[in-house]
Amino acid sequence: MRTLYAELSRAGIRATASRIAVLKLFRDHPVEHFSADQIYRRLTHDEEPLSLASVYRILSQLLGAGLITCASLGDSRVVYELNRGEPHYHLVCNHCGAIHNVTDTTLNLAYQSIAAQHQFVYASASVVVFGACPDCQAARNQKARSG
Amino acid sequence: MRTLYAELSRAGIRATASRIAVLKLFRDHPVEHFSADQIYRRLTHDEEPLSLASVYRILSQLLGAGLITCASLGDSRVVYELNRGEPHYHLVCNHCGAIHNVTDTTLNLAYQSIAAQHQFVYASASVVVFGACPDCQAARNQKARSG
DNA sequence: CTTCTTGCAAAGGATTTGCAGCGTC
DNA sequence: GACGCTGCAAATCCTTTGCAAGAAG
Repeated sequence: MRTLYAELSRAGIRATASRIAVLKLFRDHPVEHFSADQIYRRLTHDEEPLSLASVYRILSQLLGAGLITCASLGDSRVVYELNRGEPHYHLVCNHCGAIHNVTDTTLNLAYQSIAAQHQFVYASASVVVFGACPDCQAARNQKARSG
Repeated sequence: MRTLYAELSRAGIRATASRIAVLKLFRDHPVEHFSADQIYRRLTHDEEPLSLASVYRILSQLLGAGLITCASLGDSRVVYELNRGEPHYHLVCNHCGAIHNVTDTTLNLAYQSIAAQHQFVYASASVVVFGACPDCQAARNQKARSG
């Protein structure tokens, strides 16, 4: 875990046990999405004694340092994930809430063009696609057959 | 305002003064976006005595009836607007928060294709493009010149 | 008249903050 | 040793809800 320590220092964030634990969680699950509360419960359950308030403070610092990113998925659902440097979209299941990452750079030009058409200077885009995931489709079909 | 009355009845919503006032606000500003609080302040300031709780209840009913739509713009900013039947995206200024509607149906196919690639059944997509609006660009340039 | 709406005030969940004490540099 | 970090509890913000009184059909 020297890496995490160094990474935090490099980012100008004082390396503490709590911060290393949070960053480690993200590094151990590079493509997963966590809410603040999930992080809190997971770390306290595992080993790390830390408060929810600290989780929020730490997330805000990691965000500021660009080590993680966050996404609002509607319904006041905010999730954080490791910043792997590739912009992506989120595909969210309307039924179970599962979140998939979609890496697709082909549309970025479209967003910049949309911004340009309105004389905006493009900064970023947040894209969330909602639908029914394979598992929930299967479950629905099951129900339809039995019901 | 007979129209509003009829429209509510047709939607199965009992026509009350508060509900007509809220729907009228949307009809009078067909391309504007309002937060629940903005609606509340606007109507109470104007004439209509209604509570914030009622605004939320009314918005939820108009949403259910499909008369309006809502959008989450990140930062827990939720806005409502008249449902004009054309799906669109939002272009948001990072500095002043201004919201523009962008009508572009060319991307919908792309989102459906993205969903299909992950075996999802497409339902909807939420697209928010962030940037700097013309006014804020001008303001920044002003500052840069003078500062 | 019956049923649905409203206002109020209180509850709710998510996030933030002030402050005293402890860890990191 | 100074400064920044943490936990705790309280404060916020936005939204929802229970209940008694008031309007709509």
